[in-house]
This record gives sequence, C-alpha cells and structure tokens, in this order.
Amino acid sequence: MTAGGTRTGGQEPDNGTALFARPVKPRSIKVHEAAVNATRDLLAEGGLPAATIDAIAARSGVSKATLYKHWPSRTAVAAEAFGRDMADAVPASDTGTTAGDLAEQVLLVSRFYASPEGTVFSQLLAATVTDEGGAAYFRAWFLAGRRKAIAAIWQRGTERGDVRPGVDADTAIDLLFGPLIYRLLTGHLPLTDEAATAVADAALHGLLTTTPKD
Amino acid sequence: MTAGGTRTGGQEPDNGTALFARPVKPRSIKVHEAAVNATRDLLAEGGLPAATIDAIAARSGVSKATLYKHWPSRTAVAAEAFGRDMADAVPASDTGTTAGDLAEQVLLVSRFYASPEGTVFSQLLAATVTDEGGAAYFRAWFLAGRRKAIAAIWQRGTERGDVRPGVDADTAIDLLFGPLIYRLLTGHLPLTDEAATAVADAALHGLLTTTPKD
Amino acid sequence: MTAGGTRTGGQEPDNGTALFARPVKPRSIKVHEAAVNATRDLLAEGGLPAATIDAIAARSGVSKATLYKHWPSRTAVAAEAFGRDMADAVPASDTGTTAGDLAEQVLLVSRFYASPEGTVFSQLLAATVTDEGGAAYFRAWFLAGRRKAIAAIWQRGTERGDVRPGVDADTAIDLLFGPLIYRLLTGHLPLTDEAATAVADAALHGLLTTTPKD
Amino acid sequence: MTAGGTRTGGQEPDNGTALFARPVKPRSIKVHEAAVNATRDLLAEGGLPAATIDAIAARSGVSKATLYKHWPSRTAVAAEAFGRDMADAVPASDTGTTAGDLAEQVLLVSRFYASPEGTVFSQLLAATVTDEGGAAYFRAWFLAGRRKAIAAIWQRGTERGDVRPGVDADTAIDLLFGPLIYRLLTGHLPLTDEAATAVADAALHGLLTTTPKD
DNA sequence: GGATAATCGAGACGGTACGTCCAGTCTTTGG
DNA sequence: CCAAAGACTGGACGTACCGTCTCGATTATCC
Repeated sequence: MTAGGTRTGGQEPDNGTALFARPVKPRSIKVHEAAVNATRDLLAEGGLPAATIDAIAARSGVSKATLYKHWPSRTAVAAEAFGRDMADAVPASDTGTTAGDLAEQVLLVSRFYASPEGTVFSQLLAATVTDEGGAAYFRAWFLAGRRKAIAAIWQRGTERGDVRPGVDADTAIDLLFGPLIYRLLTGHLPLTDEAATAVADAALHGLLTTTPKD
Repeated sequence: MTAGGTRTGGQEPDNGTALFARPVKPRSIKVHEAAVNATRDLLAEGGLPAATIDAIAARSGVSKATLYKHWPSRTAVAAEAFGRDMADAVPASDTGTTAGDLAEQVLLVSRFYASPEGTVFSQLLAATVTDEGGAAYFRAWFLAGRRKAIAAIWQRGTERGDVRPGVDADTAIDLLFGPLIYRLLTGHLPLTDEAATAVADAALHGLLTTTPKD
Repeated sequence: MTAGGTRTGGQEPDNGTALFARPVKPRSIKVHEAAVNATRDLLAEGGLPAATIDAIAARSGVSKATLYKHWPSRTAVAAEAFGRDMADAVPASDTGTTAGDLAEQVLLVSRFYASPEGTVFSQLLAATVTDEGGAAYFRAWFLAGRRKAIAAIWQRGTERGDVRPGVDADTAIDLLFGPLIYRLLTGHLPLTDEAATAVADAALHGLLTTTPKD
Repeated sequence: MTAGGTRTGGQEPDNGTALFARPVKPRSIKVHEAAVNATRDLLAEGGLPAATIDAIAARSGVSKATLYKHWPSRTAVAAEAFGRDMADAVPASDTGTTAGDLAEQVLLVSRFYASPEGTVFSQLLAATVTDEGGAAYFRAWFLAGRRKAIAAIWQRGTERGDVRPGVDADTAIDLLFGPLIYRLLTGHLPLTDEAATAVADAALHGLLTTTPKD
C-alpha cells in the first residue's frame, strides 16, 4: 500500500490498482467527507496556502489529530479534495479523429491550467515535491484519472492506425501535456489557446521536416 | 524592474533583457559572492530545504538583513546560487544534425534532472510557484540560459531548413523539455535514458502517422 | 462518597470509612486487577509519565472506557496501583521507645522518598494537585495507611506518657514527615540519612533551648 | 549556570549565587516584563492551568518562540511571575523573641498557603516535579527568598542563644514549613490558624516530654 | 433457556496544549 | 554610514494525551 495505509472513506480515487487500504474498522465517512469538503472550499477561496491543517480542522470540525490519521500530510488532503471534482473539469473529447481528440484535450487542459484552478494545481504539484506522502495522493486522485482518459484516446488511435507505431501512451501523454505544465510552472510564457494549439500541432506532426524513417 | 530592484554583484544572469537593476551604489560584491557560495554549498549538501535564510546567513557571515537587501527572498538566493554553475552542467551539442543536437540535449537534460542536482532543480521550481520574486530569479539565472542554448540550435535548424516552418523556438523548446519536467515533478515515471530518447524521437517526428498537410 | 462512586475490586484501600461504593452490578475483578498490575509495571518502568491511559489500556488489555468506569482519572489508577505494595515498603518500627520508633520511621520514609519509588510518589502527589478525584484515591490508598501506622506509634507513646500532652497525632505526623515531603518536592536539599536524623531529632526535642512552660 | 542560560531582564531573583546568565547581548527587558506581567495576571485569574504558553503569548504580545528563548518552560515563566511579588506577600516578623518571630512566620505562611495564592503555589510546586528547568526558577524566584528570610531570624536566634545548638537553619526551616506544605498538597487536613499554631508550638518545643540530653 | 441488559475491547474522535521551525522585519552595536 | 549579529513576531507544523463516545461482541443473570 502506497499512499497512507489509511482508509479514504466514500469514493475511491481513480487509481486502477488498489492503492488505498481496506477499511478494517470503518472510520467515519462523515469525518472524511467533512474534511474534504472544507478543504475544497478553502482551496477555492485561497488556494493551497489557505488550506492549512488548522484551517481545515477549524472549518470542518475535524480535529488535527484525526486529519493526520486519515492523511499523511496536508498536501494529501488537498490533493484528494482537489482531485474529487476535477474528473469532470476536463470533459472527454470525441471529435471523430485521433488528432482532433488529442488536440482538443490539450486545449482544454491548457485552459484549465490557465484558470484559477490551474493555480491551485500548480501549487499542489509544487507541494508534492517535498512531500512524498502527498505526492502519492496527488498521483492517485488527480494524475491517474487524467492520464487514463488520454490513454483511452491513444488506444483508440492505435486501433485505428492513426498513431505512429512504437510510441507508447506514456510518451505521448508526456509529450502533449508536459509542455503545458512547463509553462504553468515557470511562467516563462503565457498559457494561451494559440500556444496550446501550436504545441498540440507540433507534438502530433513533429518538429522536423524529415519523415521518420521507421 | 521585476526581480528585486537590487544589485546582483559579480556576474550577470543570462537574461537578455535588462531585468536586474543597475548598481547605483556598489554594494559589496564580496558579500554577494559569499552568500551565493554558501548557498551553493548548502544546496549541494541538503537541497533547498537546507538553504534556509538562517543557514545561509550563518555560513556566509552575511547578515539576514543584508541578504534581503540583495535578494527578494530565499528562493531568489538559491536560484542564483544554483544557476551559476548550471550553465556548464549541460554542455552544448554539435552532432552535425539538428535532430541529433536536439535529441542529445534532451538526453543530457534528462540525465541532469535524474541526478541529485535535478532534485534541487525541482525543489527550486516548486518554490517559485508561491514566490514570484524568486521565480524571476529562477527564470533569469536558470531557464533563460538553457532556453537560449536550445534556441540557438533551433535557429541553426531553421537556417538549414531542417525544422518545420511555422514552429517557433518556444514551442519547440517546450515540447522537447516539458515532458522531462513533467516526469521530474510528478514522478509518475522514471527519467531514464530510454524515456528521454523516446520523447525526443516522438517530438521530432510527431505522434501521428499522418503527415502535416501544411 | 468521595472517590469515584465505583467499585474497586479486590483488596480494599486502607480508608477506614466506607469510602467506596458497593457494587450494584458486579464489575469484573479480573479487569480491575489487570489494570492495576499493568499500571504498577508502567510506574516502575517510567514513573507516572509512562502510565498514560493509553499505555495502561494497551498493556492491561482493559479498554479506556472501562478504566474510566473503575476510576475517575488516570491519577486514581496510578494511586491505587502504587499504593498497593507500598504498605509493606516501609515496615513498622518497634525499637522499644517512642522516640526510637518515630526516628526510625522518619529515616525509613526518607530513604523511601530518596529511592526511585520516591520519585513516583512525588509525581503522584504532584498530580493530585490538579486532580481532586485522584487525590481522594491517593489519600485512601497511600496516605491513610502511612498515617495510621504512625498514629499507632503515637498512641502508644501517649499511653506510655512519652509524648507531650496537647500535641495530637496529626500535628506530630505532619511535623515529622512534612519536612521530608518538602525536600522531596522542591529538591532544595538532598534527602540524606543525616538530614532525616536531624529532622527527627529536632522534631522530637524542639528547636529552642527553652522548655515549654505547660 | 543552572536555570536557563538566558537573561532575565529587570529585577534579579533572590538566589544568592549568580544563577542566571549574564546578558551577552541585552535581550529586550520590555519583552521580558510584558511576559511576566501577563503571566501574573493569568495566574491571578485562573491559576497555573490558565497560564498556558499560548495564553501568555497572546496576552503579552510576546511570541512563543521568544518565550522559549527567555525561559525553559512555561513553569519557569510562571515561577518567575509568581515569585516577583511574593517577597512582600509575607512580611518579616519582629515580635521581639525568636519563638514569636518563628511562630508568626508559620502562621503567616499558613494563611498564605490557605489563600488563593496558596493554590497557585501548590500548582507551581507540583509542576516543578516533572519540569526540572522550571524547578530551578521556582527555587530561585520563590523558595530562596523565603528561606533567606527565615534563616535571618534563625541567625538572630542563634546569636541570642535562643535556639538549640546543633540545629542548623535548613533543618529548622524544613521543620517549621514542611508540615504546611504537606497539608497544602495532600489536603488531608485544612490549613487553619489553629493547626499552624500547633505545628509551630510542636516544632519549637518538641514532640516529647523528655528533654534532649545534648 | 432464551431474553434483557450490562460489561467489555477496540479505537475513533474532538479538544487542548505543547514545543519547534522558519521567514522576513527590526533593533542594536561596532567599525 | 553600512553591515553583522541576532532579537523578535507571526503562523504553521506535527505530536501527545486526555476523556468521551460509538460500535459490536460477549457475558450473565432473571424471568
């Protein structure tokens, strides 16, 4: 068991594998939910900096000690809270073509990153760097779902023969969305629709004039 | 003036624009250097968490107040200290071909990210998310130099006609290195040579079978 | 009913009056004993600080809720556990003279206070200051027995005509042992045999040169 | 250096020896005073339990970190705060006779112990049992002063030839005041004027009918 | 002998305080 | 006049323990 060893209560993260522990003794789902909801509100209001453990405890009525029994760190709580609704934040695409689907996803994700939620996302991502416990939750509650959605498109593309053989889904996903994360984090350039489109186009068709020899 | 309004002392960051203020009164270069050197050592020993303001002050003999006259935040000091030597950390490439140069750069950067310095890099990047002052330093002392180096390769490629027209350098750079940053930060997959090669290949030749129509 | 209103199970404290309530419904003696024994061990190992409610519960297998049905507070459990064997810790004296008996008791008690058990005693005494419920148990299980033993000597002395008329047992006991407690608690001076002897002598014969006129 | 290694600011404790460190760099007296005053108020209002570190910090405006630089523990702050005015709480006695002076002191101290301040005193005394750092402050700021005052009376008595030779001041003090502390802490009997008088009388003239043979 | 009721183990929970850590500001002192 | 030294506030951290409470799973008497 990777992320925590504690129950999660209620809905499970989109993590394919049975990442989170089974409830041996049902720890109050109410408590878990209260904490998550309070955290979500705090994130919406003031981003990750506002979601301190004390604030979460105060707003949710869940004591700090209990929070630490449910999650390994405040980042983990925030990751779960933030990841809950994000499944729907970026809807799936079905434009009829693989290229279209992927390009649209890049555009939608870019817009998401450019939105206030994107700020929270970057704060969360940053927080996981020095918090391995939180990182597991972040991957489980956020990344995994998103990557799975894209992997599905990629799989469809493979079956259709649209995608280059030899390129696996992970590489494709990294290539399409890594650039957005790069911009989001360093802020060296803005996350505009044009930039997103350009990135998607470049990723799909390559940077060079030469055709791959394979 | 964005990053600080303070002198930087000694060597200038590779930031193209006149980002940093002119030394109106020469504030001790010795002090500046001492702080940077101490910080570099601390980063090497314990990463960004070790480079607290108190630690920097103690080790360098520079008082905290003085540090804040030279830099807007601790992240800024660390960014400068870390960026100093990083210019040489990834040597330029000249394989004879644009594709080769770019692929090699991706590989080298991937290895750098996978190294202990890569950890510091990610910590620094994470820190800039909630520290705009530090972010400016980070971009100036680290990113700008790297991007400039790749831009030069790209420019050469453009002149040689190796690269697809309509793709600007920024897009290309983001596409090539964004995926590495993505992996570095989320840790969803390891930063192996194979992954780097795969990313570079995919970026250069595109994800799809179809040829761009433009 | 002062100390708890709960049954005590097993052996009764040396409290003269019917201090502790009658069992309306028999509460397991086994449970009571288990808790007391576990607590005694914990006290021996780490003093009162080690005898937390959780530790007692864990070691004895008695749940916290049950502990609180048997005792009003953790101090009360500890007081009973500690008082159990302490009856024998300081044997009675019979030197043949009242002065000898009292002096010997002072010496023995001083040694007891100076021993590791003395530390626990002082911790317990300290704990009762902010725990009235525990205080009742402390008096019942510890003090009462000790005072009764001395009172017996005093009574014998009265009958023999050894002791000054008008001095009641309580005053005598306080005078003889108060100084030891004073030292034990404040630690301003060590609890040596010499000090104990000096105290006993001074108490028995008075501080002044003048003879009481009564 | 025993108690803290930190400066105390303002007035010095009555501790004879140079117990407290010399200020290498003057730490703000204002801060020290503010903390002490706030603590005194809190003690008066709610006793030691009310004088939590957070409460002291909040009321005094001195941050917790600073408090811990000035004192080793909350008990230490409270001891100093409480001890400040206690010098005057029990005035010196001068009845003309040694016996009178001592008896009066016992009575006054008994009344002090029986007062609300006495409760605080006992809480403080209890707290020092598990807080050696605080104990040093308690001895320095409270006990030392009181003992010194009695020792002066004793010295006078020695010079007058009123007191039994061979009884040192420490023994005398312990004998006179230990009984009061005993009662204060265990509460086995109330601290009445009669009891105090009886104790003083017994201490001064001895418990036995026999005259000391020395 | 089964119903009724309490006891009990297990341990989650809220609450309160703790003592620590670090950032960034402000003050004092010395050269 | 500037810089070193470092005191100071503020705020969050994660921990510890208390005493209460809610579960079911035993008992154990009483009808």
